[in-house]
Amino acid sequence: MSTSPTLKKISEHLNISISTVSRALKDHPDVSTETIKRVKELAGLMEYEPNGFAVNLRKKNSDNYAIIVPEISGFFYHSFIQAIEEEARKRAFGVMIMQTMNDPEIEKDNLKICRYNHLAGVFAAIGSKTTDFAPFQKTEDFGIPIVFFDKVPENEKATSIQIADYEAGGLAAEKLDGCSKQRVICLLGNPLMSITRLRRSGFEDTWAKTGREDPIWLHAENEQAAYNSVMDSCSGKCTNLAIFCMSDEILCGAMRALYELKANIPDEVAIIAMSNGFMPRYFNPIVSYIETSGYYLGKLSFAAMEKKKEADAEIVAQEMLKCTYFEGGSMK
Amino acid sequence: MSTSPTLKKISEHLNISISTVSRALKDHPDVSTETIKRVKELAGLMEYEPNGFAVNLRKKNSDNYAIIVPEISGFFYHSFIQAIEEEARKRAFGVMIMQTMNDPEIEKDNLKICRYNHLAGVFAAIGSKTTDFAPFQKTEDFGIPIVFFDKVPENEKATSIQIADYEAGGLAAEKLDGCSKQRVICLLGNPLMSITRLRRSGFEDTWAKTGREDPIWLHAENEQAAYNSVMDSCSGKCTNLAIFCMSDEILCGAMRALYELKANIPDEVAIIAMSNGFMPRYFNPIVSYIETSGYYLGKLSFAAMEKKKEADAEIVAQEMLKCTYFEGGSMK
DNA sequence: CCAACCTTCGCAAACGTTTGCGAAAATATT
DNA sequence: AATATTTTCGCAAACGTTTGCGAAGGTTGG
Repeated sequence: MSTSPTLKKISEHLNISISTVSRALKDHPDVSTETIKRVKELAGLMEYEPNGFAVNLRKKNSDNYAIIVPEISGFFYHSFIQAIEEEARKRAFGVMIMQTMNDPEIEKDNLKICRYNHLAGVFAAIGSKTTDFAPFQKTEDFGIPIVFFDKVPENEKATSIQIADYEAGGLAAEKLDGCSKQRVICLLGNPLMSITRLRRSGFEDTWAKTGREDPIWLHAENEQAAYNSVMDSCSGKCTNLAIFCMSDEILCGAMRALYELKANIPDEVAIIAMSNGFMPRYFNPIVSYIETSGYYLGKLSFAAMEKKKEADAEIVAQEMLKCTYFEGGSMK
Repeated sequence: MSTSPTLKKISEHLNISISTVSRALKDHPDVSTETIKRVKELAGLMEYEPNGFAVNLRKKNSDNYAIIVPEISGFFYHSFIQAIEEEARKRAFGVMIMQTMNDPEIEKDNLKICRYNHLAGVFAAIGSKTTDFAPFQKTEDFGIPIVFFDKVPENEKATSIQIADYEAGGLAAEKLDGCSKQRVICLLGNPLMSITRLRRSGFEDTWAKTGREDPIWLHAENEQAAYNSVMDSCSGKCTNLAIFCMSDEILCGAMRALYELKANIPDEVAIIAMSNGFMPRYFNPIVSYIETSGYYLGKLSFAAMEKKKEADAEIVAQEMLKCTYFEGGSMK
């Protein structure tokens, strides 16, 4: 059933060859305008649509990109996905989303699916437990360009687009120094990830210039851990305190704790985050944040992908995306 | 470059035919265990991976599903996507995500991409402006099964999985009646959507039994509109009031307004929402909600999809997903 | 009028896989 | 030892498309 029209069927109806039909549909100069008209007419009537499998098999690549992220439900990736999806749609490309749950095995499987489908390219944010980059390398060797974003491999020559994490950390330090609170807590993510280390060292270097006492460094793997951290370290004295949360996830955990502790924001507790700006608006007061736009990161990544594809030479671009500060009502 | 190994290359190395290689790799009984061993060994060595295009062209269908939603950044769809993605991964299927931005044209284009790639099936939540279902019908005629979820077409015979909206509306009315506030505002979405009408009529029918005065009905297309609605209708008297928000989006707008109005929740203003439970936790106090689990909806939808695929007869299943109430701290 | 050209089209191979069918070789049955 | 059966494999077609090449037929120029 569902015997969809093919070039062959059109050609039989018109008593011409398959090749002519194929060419007519793409306005090839070798076929007469008269024939083109007839072919297109019938094709329209029959609602002909090309078979992607056959086209791709012939051309050896498909019109779909993949985005591989640790978790789709993370706070950051929507806007990134949205940006890619927008650009892809303009070019009639599809987008496959895959999540790895930070499991290197799943990551590997997903890359295999990418190869199986000869995707046009892969945008990848690596998982926190990924140490072996062979599957990525294999995929690139296979002919599928990869653009790493956000969570990018270190010490690897690869095209990567990321937030200017070091500078963003410095910006956070600057803003925290400018606020009136004495005690400062920095709540970071997994210390093994480059994103964490960069933000931290950016913060440290700027903070050092203030000559002030070192902040308290805490690490939290996820939202719940952030919640626990804040509950532990703030339960006694929830005053004269400033907290820096390096991600939305951590911010959310921290805010839940602060709500529960009935902290007085911003009079007694100041809070600043790094975020794409979605969550901060839903806290009261709105949390001030350093914007890390996933959307813009997506646009940049897409551009890098296209550049990489057209220059089939192995270009390795590493771009950094500057951040800006948004003043909510949580800093004083 | 990237001349990946094929059945042909393996066959040449081993001086056997392509067909034998193909069969050996799938343990076909027609080929001797000895040959199987040799083939598999070499295939492993050469890191052979089948070419999806060729396989699919032959089998006339691919191993990828599509999910089409109005907006990926909506509050509800993550968990749905996650559920589908999980199930798909177990079967080594890929998932394509597409958003329509509520634009019927984009919806149409996306369905075309689905056909082009002969996807294994489509999960679709229709846009609010969609009136013509021909593109969907065309896709199903093409041989691609469609399971509608959440936002499903009315008066259409189609497989659809949705929240038991009518009952959920009734549950909201029940809870609101049980709280102490006098004035009641119901903040709904687009009145043209079935989801809105069902939730409303469920609410109305239950509310009628209480004999209480009718609530105030307001409609908001998006978060900002919800914010405006609440600002308008509550700015004067923010007391003795209960608000029902039929979605996360609306809840978020309403809460921003209530924060700004410094409403006293739950003492003076009670609030209840319908949500998958993600956002309510980030408000203070935690908002009580009727759970509409996208995750579970996804699992159900996937099951429906598989059932539909194996029974190639045209089965039309319409399932309803019951909702439960979660007590936060916003009702009193 | 013959050569040179252009226009218009078809043949056939190729992309990589799957599979029905038949053939050869090996084994079993009488 | 001849026949019947099984095991093991290859041939070839098919999926639908694209494209190099060549072949008609028509037109132009000398």
